Amino acid sequence: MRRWCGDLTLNDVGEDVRLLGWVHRIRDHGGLVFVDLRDRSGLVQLVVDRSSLDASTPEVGELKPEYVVEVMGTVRRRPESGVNPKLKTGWIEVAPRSIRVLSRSRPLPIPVADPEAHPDEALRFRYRYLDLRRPEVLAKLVFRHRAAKVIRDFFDEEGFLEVETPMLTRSTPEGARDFLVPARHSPGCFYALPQSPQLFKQILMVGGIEKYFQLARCLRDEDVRADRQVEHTQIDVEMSFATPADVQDVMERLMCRLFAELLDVHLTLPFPRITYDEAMRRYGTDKPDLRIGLELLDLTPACRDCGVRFLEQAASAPDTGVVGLRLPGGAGISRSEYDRLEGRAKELGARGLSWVAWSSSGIRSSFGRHLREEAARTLLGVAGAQMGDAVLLLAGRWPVVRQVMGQLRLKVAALLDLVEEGWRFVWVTDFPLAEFDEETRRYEAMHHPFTAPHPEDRHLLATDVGRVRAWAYDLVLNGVELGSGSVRNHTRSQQEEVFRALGMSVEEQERRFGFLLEALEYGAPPHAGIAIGFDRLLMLMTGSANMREVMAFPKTGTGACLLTGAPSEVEPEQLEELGIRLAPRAIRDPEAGESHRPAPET
RNA sequence: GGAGGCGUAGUGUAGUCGGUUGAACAUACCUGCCUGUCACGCAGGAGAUCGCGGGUUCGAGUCCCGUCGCCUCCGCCA
Repeated sequence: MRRWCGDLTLNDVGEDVRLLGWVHRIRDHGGLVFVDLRDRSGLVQLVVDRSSLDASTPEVGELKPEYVVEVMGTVRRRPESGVNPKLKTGWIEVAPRSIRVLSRSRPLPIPVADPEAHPDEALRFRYRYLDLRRPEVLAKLVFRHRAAKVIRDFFDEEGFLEVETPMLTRSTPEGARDFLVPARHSPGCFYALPQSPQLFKQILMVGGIEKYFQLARCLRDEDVRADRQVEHTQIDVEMSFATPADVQDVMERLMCRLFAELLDVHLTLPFPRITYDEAMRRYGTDKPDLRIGLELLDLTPACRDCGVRFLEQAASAPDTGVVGLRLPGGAGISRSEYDRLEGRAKELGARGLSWVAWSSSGIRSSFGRHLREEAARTLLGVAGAQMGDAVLLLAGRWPVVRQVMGQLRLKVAALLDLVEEGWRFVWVTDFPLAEFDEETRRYEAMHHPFTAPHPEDRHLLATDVGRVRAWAYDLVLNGVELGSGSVRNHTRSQQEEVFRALGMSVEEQERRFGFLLEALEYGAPPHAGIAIGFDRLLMLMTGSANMREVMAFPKTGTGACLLTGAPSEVEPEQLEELGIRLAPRAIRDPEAGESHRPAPET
């Protein structure tokens, strides 16, 4: 019977055990050799007395790191002086009777046994199987598994059905770019990989499933970020006859359960709610980080007669203003730090960044003499600043200055160490249904076009879609958008109304979503749902700086898999079969570099 | 599509206002020694076309141009 290395304890002393695992580290003292043996459960120390090892077993000196071995031996108590309290199994050791090598290993391209090592991420991708052996990497996959188990148990207990939806589906050109898959039986036609199972889960509601969930793979051909991958997993949920409060209640209890079981953290329910408008006004973002106490200030009235021309101008024009942010202890911020903040502000679309600081040596500011002393005092007073504080100011068009200051709020909070510990969930509600896209010069759905309008605003759909609130809600944790959901249009007429308000012609509606509109004519129940980014949630729960850390096989910023070399060119015969000919610009120059393909064996 | 950072033995880094350095250090690797180590220790050894291509120069890891890869950010992400 095989035993796990990491599970052996003093209770096993005297037991004869069979261990299977990898050679983690070897400490060869000549006559006595210590070998740390590792399996999924952890480490145990083998002690080999060269003089007493069975003659039929290979010389222990043959062992190298990452060899796979079978060990038969006896568990024994370590001598008092040999106890290692840093190790879970530090009170015992195994005296092998035999060690059999099951598999050898070449010298390692990246270290496995060094917890301090931080090999280049490209190498970690390429040798992911070695990277996965590192206990800290494995621990995140174990965490992920346990989270998935809690989620499935929870939804099962709540009466939900897990239903799988297709990976080969229909392209819906708005929203994210689709990954396309050529269809052999229909030359010139393509499937799309799902950006989300949105339409299928609504169809499931029409199909009478009533309560659906899925750990759904979603694929979007967009550029990656630290918290975004081309492939990700969503906790996808849809409920018939449900109000937003019903959906929120279920998700709150799920979060509660996950945090309790995995982190022993006990969340307070219900989570606070904030409207989109209020979030934008107070935090300059639709995903406020409530761990930060600072809020944006409207300094427009205080700037009307301050002596600084551009502030006065911004304060008097109709759609511009001055937004401020008090920085507790900000008087100590260096000029170069302000320059960095201003650089960030400009990158985000602001014209510049101003500041007023009040220290024991007086008031100084980025305005020099232009800002009258009295006006400076007024500004500091309105902002509620104390001596030692500073105030940031941004002047310009309203939505822009709020959003930029919202980003600066995050920057300075990190800089001044003003981010409190904890898990601050918040529901953001009453999003606009549509927003004006400057590029296409028309309104587009902010969430997706199946979202129902807020019942109080439905009458505005035809006349003023920009003012219609969506019946939608986002779940935000510590400033990260975990997911969003909404009540859906469940009648054909209401869905058509929304499509029309978004400028979609009847022909287009019919062509792209005819099957949905038709389904809504056959007794579609009212329904609402939500989708939570599973990887993002795990990233936060495990304190990972990057989503790749919680995925077994993540992709690079260009969507490449460095392990397998995907994407790759294909055989001409494959293209021929699909009726596809490459455009000249798509034909790779063999000289141009084989960059992300694994190099041949040397 | 744009901005920035990084790329030097297997790995992680130093060297980067051009030259007296023979490209250094740690670790891993190889050889030897060692019976209580646990990031074992000690002694010795081998290992680098300084990402790739071009250019400037008497001379380039170092400067310039291009290119590839990874990371972060902007755009993008219904």
